[in-house]
Amino acid sequence: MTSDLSAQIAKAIRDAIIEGRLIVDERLPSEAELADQFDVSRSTVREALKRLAAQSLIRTQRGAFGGAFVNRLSYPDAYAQQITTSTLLLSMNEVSFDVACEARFAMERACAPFAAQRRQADHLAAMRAEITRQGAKGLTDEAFCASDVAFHRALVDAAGNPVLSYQLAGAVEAMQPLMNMITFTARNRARIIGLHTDIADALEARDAAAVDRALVELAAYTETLGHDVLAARATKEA
Amino acid sequence: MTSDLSAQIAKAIRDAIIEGRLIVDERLPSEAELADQFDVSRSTVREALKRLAAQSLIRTQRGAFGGAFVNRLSYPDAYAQQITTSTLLLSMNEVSFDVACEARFAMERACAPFAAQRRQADHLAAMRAEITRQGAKGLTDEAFCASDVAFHRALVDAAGNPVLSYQLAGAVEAMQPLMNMITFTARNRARIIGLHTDIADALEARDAAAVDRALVELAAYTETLGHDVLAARATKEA
DNA sequence: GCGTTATAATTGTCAGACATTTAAAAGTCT
DNA sequence: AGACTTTTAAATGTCTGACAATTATAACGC
Repeated sequence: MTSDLSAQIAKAIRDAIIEGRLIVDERLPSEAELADQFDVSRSTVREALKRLAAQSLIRTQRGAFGGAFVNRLSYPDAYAQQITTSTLLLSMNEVSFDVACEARFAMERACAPFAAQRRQADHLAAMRAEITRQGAKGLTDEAFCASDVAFHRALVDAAGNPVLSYQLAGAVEAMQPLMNMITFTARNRARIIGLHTDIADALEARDAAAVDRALVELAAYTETLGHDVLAARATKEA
Repeated sequence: MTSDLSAQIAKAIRDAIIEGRLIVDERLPSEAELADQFDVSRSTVREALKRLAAQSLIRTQRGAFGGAFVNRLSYPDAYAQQITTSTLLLSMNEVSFDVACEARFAMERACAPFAAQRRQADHLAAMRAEITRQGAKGLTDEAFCASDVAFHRALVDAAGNPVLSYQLAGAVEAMQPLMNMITFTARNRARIIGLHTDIADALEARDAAAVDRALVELAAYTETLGHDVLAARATKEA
């Protein structure tokens, strides 16, 4: 139980923030004062503060009347952390393509009804733009994947729920390294672009059921592509 | 541009981990060696390492042949980070009850079909146990909420997709502070317990459609409860 | 009144020391 | 030879004290 002092101090401050005893933009005591309060050296306090900074819980300003301030966790900050965590989780834990795929499309389907209801012109425009890009000649597989992510991102954002967008950001972006393993032939791409077009059309028509159908098809097709890659790899090894 | 040295060094090592140049369980150079390599003091290196430790990217061991090792990001670690981030995001950004509620139930509904298909006896047992607890006399509102979270957690885990569980953990647990604002009368509780029972029954019967219906009702009911709290608060202030 | 210059507070960095932990190596006894 | 104990060395954890860099405020001069 006797963990490092810097970890203990970080936990104490973190708890204070989470429980609201320290509110947003409030200034923490200076490093010297904290060192006094916790009866440790300034280095130890600093290590604790760096831990909190790594979680975007505080920000620091130098100079007179500077110090450490409780940070308002912005959506972009939260997105970034979510993506890093999800990416590492998938890359380090031998998560199967199927499991990741299932999770991703399940959540995306959950967004679809809201997207059909609330989509704005700019969401549709973004999706159409990505569809066009996906059809460009000489596009690398990686660029195709990146555009795919952007397309789905627009779909999720169209749901108009920032909390959903935040949660989905991790799932969709974390899939990218797995998707990058796939080689997209011209035929593959045509099929995917077709389904993307179906989705965009259905959203434009505010037809939630049609969006769902297209997403289910896309999920199934993506899974077969993933299986083909794995199968090809297996025969190659054998 | 010129951020802190410790932040730069942390980023350099973090990138190496994400890009796979440092693999799981690989040992980093000692603090002294890193200090030499980056041409900074040991304190600066330590602050960088603490940043990475805060993100569970590395773990440290003391003693001879100890040091910093690239950490396999485990599901529990990822859960914990996800929950902290989600909780802070909700508490610091005036996310409306509606938006959070919508996101949570949308994702939970996404899990339901898989849960109906794959639920095991222990999932059902856990859910029944929580239902029983929720009916206990003298239960505080907080304890009721905690049990509610446990119930939904079991539902999500029943889907048998660890990635979904990980994503949902944040959404469900982060809602708890918001739910804690609600005062649950005996009548409220009876209604919720009834819906929970419907869900458990439907899962036992592997009836995905029935699960979905119950979840939709629960979502609607939860939203009205939230609105009542806000309305009561508004009239009190006026 | 306005621009300029101290000033003081605070974080960022460094150097060196010592404490603590820990696994491996060396030594000792049976 | 094998099991137990002691030593040793490498590493992190912590402390102290110093100085550099930064910056809002206060003091000053015009």
